[in-house]
Amino acid sequence: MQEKTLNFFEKVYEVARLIPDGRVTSYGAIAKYLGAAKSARMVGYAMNGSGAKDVPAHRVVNRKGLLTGKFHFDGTNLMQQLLENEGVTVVENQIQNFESLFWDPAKEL
DNA sequence: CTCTTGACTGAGG
DNA sequence: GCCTCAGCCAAGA
Repeated sequence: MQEKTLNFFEKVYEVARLIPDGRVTSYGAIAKYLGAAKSARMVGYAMNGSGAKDVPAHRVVNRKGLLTGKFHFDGTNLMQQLLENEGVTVVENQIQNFESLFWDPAKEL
């Protein structure tokens, strides 16, 4: 198992793909699971390349359940549409019932 | 090498 | 609950 092969970014993509449908998580949760709780920003930064990956970045939001990165998809309500398509209710870029839909990799995995 | 810019978070007021 | 500040780390200029 090549540790170096899997960069921090790659690990972020891996965890993001493990997010179940209709569930969401936060950047900090992923970062913490990777052992870099202080690098939550890097998780979001890593998502910059998520467009070229099969990573469901729309399931990753900030700790408030707010769709901070919705503008990075295409600048429209695409991110919200994707979440609603999975059964997640989103209002004003904010996930409803966020605590119930929250999926913590450190606990679920 | 230095400075700026972030899809963030926690603490303090 | 909202606003502001500081810490965090990586990439680009």
